[in-house]
Amino acid sequence: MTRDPHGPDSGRSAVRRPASIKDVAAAARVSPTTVSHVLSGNRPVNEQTAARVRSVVNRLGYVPASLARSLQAGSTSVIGLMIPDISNTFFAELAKGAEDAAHDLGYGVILCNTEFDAEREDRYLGMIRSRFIDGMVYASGSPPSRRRLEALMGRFPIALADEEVDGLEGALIATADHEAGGRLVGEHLRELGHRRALMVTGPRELKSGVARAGGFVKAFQGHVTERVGDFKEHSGYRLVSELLAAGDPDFTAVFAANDLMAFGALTALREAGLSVPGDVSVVGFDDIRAASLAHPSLTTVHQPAYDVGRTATAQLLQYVSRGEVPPASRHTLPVELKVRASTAPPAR
Amino acid sequence: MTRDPHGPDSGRSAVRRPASIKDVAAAARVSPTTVSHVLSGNRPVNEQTAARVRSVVNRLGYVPASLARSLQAGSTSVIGLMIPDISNTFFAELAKGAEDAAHDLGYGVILCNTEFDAEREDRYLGMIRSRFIDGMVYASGSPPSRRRLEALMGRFPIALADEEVDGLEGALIATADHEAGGRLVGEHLRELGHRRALMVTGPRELKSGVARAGGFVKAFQGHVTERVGDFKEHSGYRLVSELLAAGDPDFTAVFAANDLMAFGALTALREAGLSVPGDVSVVGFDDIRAASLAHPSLTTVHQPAYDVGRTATAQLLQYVSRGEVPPASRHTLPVELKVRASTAPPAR
DNA sequence: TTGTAAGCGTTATCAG
DNA sequence: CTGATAACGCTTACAA
Repeated sequence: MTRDPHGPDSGRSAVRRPASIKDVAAAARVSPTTVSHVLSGNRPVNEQTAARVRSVVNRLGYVPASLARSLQAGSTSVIGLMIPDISNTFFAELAKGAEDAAHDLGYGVILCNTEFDAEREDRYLGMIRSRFIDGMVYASGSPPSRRRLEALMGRFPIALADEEVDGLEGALIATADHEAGGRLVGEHLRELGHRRALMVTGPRELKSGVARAGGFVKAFQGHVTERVGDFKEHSGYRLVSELLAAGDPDFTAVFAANDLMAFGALTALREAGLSVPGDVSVVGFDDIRAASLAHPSLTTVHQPAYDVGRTATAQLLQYVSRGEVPPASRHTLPVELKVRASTAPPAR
Repeated sequence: MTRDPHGPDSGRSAVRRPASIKDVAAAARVSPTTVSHVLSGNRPVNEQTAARVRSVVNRLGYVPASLARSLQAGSTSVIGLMIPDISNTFFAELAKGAEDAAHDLGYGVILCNTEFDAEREDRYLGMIRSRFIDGMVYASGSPPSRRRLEALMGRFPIALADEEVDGLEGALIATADHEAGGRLVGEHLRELGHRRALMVTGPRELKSGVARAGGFVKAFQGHVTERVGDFKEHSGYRLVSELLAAGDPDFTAVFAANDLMAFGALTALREAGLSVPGDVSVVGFDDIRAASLAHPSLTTVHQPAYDVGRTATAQLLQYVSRGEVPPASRHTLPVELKVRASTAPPAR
C-alpha cells in the first residue's frame, strides 16, 4: 500500500510523506520546473499560474527539500566549527561570533566539540571530505593530528581561528595578537616594579601560548622562571604549589598563559597563606567572564574571542560562498590589558 | 588574475571534482552497485573484487557523498540545537551534553543560537521543515513564537530541554526539578532564621521560573515580596536598587531565579553599603561557573545542565533514529543546593 | 557473485 | 511563458 499525501486520511499516527515539488506540480497542473521558478523567481512566470502554484504550495504545506537542492547545487550552506570545549567561555564566545557571521550569510554551523579527542576530531573532519559541509572553522586548541594535517594540506576550505598550526603557514587565519598581549603584561609588571616572575605557559606545540610567553619575556626584561602547563586550571594549581612547596619561591608575580591556570595559581597561593596581590601578583590571559568576578578580580589580557570567531568565519565564507579556495591571509586582532585587583607593586 | 574554471586547462590549481562512485566503478571495472556494497558490507562481494575496489578507493581518495546518501535514505543524521545564548555557561553545558549524546549515536549537531530573536528562531525551525535536520532539541528560553508552536504542534520531532512550553503538554521534555530547587532554597533560608524575603523571578511565561518561585514560596512560609525580572544581570540590579532606594527594605534575604540576576542583586546591595551575607543573604539558581568564583561565593541551586542536554538529546534520538515520532514523556533531573558564602542567619 | 535501472527531490539546459 | 529531460551521487529492488 503506497502512501498518498492527498489521501482523505493517511492515518493519524503514521508519518506522512511530505509533499514534493511533483505533488505541487500535479495539483497545480504545471510542470515541476514552473513550480521551481515560482518559488525561486529565477525566471518570469505568468501571474495567474504563479498564484495558482502558490496557493497549492500553501495548501499542501510544501517546503523544498534543501537536501536535494544541495545535492544539485553541490554545496550545503553549512560549515563546521571545530573547538575543544564549548563550555569554556572563550570558545563559547568564539562560537557565537562564528555563528553570527555564518547566519548573516545564510549558513548553518555544525558544532564539532572535540573534548581534545583526536578521534572525534577526525570524524568531524571527515564531514568535509564527504562534502556534507562547505568548509570548516578550526579552533581545536591541540596539536595537529595526521588526518587533520592531511585535510588542511589538501587545500580543503578551512580557516584557522585563534591558533596557528605548524606547517600551515599558507592558511587563512584569524587570531588575537598574542605576542602583544604578552608584551602588555610584561610592561605592566615591570612598571609596577616586579623583577622576578613565574611564567606558566601552555603546551609548546601551541603557537599562541608560545607567542604570549615570547612577548612577555621580551618586555619584562627581568628574571623569568618558566613552567609548562596544559591550559587547564589544575596545572596552574599544581605548578605553583610545587614551586611553593620547594621553598623560597623566586618570583613576586605569576603570569599564567590563560585565566584558568591563573585561577589555579590563585588557589595555590591562597592555600600557601600568601596574599594576592600583597605577596604575589597574578595575571591571566583571555578575560573570561569569571575573571572579573573572581576574588580578587583578575588582571588579565582581554582577547576578542567573539571577533576572532566572527572574522575567521566571515573570511572563510567570503571565498567558500563563491566556490573559491580561501587564500593564505592573516588577520591579527588587537588585545587589551585589563588591570584589576590581582596586581600591585611587590612587597618591599 | 582571476580563476576560470572553464579555462582550457583548469589544470593543477583549480578545484578538482571529487571522485564519485562512478569513477571508482569505472576504474575498478565493476558496477557502482558493487562499489556501494564493498563499502557498506550490505551484501557479500568476491574478495578479489573487493580488494580491487578498495585499492581504487584509496588511490582516488574516494569518500561517499553523504548528501546523496541522505537524500536517498531520507534522513541526515543531523539534529538542531536551539538555544538563546551559547555564551551563557548554562546553555554551553547543555550544548555539551547534547553534542555528546548526538556524537554517541553518530549524529551531528547544528548550533542554532537565537539571541532571543524570533526571526532567527524561525529560520532555524525552517530547517526541520526542509528536512535538512532529523530533529530538534529546543531550549530557547523565551516565550513561544507562532511558527515555533506550529512546528511543535505539527508533531515534528522536537524535544524540549530545560523549559516547558505552554500548550505542549504532549511533548518529550527533559528538565531540572525547578520546583524542588525553589523548595530547597526556601527551606535553607527558613532554617537560617529568615522570615522576610525578596524573590526576583523570571518572566511569567517561562514555566521554569514560575516553578522555582512556587517551590520557594511554599517552603519558605514567610513573607515574600515578588518582583519580575528578565533573567539578565541588569534586572536583578535594577529591581533591588529600586527597592533599596525606596527606603526600608522589607527583606533579609534575596532569592533570584537565576545566578545572573543574583549577581546584579549583589552589586546593588554592595552599592547601597549593605554587606552580604551580614545584612542580607543572597541565593541564585543555576550554579554557573562564576557562582563559585564570585565574592562572596554564591549560594545557589545546581542545575544539571549537561544532563538536561544529554537526556533530551538521547531521548529524542532514540525515536528519531528509528523514524518514530517521539512520544510525550517527562524526565525530571535532580538539583542540588550549594551552600556557599552568600547566606547566613539574619542580623539581630 | 554481479549488474541494470529506478528512484530520492531539486534545478539547469535546451526546446518549444 | 512553459515543459521535457538530464543531471547531482547514492542505494536498493529486481534480474541474471
